[in-house]
Amino acid sequence: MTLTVASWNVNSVKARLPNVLDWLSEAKPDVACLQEIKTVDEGFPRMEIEDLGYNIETHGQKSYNGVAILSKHPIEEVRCGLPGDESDEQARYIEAVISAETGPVRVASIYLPNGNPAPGPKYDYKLAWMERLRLHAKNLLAFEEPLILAGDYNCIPRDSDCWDIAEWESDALALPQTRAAFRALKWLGLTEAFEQLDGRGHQYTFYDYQAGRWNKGHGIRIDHLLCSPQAADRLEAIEIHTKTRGKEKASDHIPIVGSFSL
DNA sequence: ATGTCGTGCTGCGCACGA
Repeated sequence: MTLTVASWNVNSVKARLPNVLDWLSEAKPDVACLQEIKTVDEGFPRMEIEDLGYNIETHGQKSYNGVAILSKHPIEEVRCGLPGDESDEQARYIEAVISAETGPVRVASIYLPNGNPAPGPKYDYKLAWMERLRLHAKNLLAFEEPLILAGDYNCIPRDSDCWDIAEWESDALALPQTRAAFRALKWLGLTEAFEQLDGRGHQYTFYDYQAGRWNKGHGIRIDHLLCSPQAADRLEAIEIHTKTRGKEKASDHIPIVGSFSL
């Protein structure tokens, strides 16, 4: 059996609804982790997406942030919010266990803080959030089960993951501390799916709306799937659905889809 | 390029976040 797990920052699920429905209908991912839904739970276009055969769990918020997990298989054990800071009110993390036909797969939809401007309080929040994610991922890895942490990590892992590092080297998405925190996460034993199976430079998942970045090919790779050993062993393909970025009313992010023999 | 989007109210143009 193949289980496909996708991550897509939709930049408002309501503004993006036709694009989201088109993509779900064509790509038919078994599991889709969405970020920046930009709506409270009650505002999520539930019926339209359920009609395509998806179960839905959301962790929404007014105006900003908000994450969701869509699944063609039953969803269990839902957790909303990243542990480690009771005062954090930003909706950036939802996790659930998917009852796939061959067994349970734990999946998280992650919207990691942008962190700009850096340095500053927003960057401090980003780094603290990444450390909380590391501690939580460490606990999840102890289950020794298939685990996929999918999301917008707001991290450019390598210089070759952007069109011109000179434009990004002092940005919160590429600063050494950001990359170090991302590596620390991987050092727990998580495999980054694209790096493992493809690894080419200049394969982008985000093109800013501004300055004609899409038309110029000026993108960055910041959306990632991090896999536990039990998921990485079953990873068979990774695809970036670049075509979605060229459509009318496109999100600035592009879906990334992993295929697992699970 | 001060370049574009999406949200929500200080609201029909602006501030903010990205």
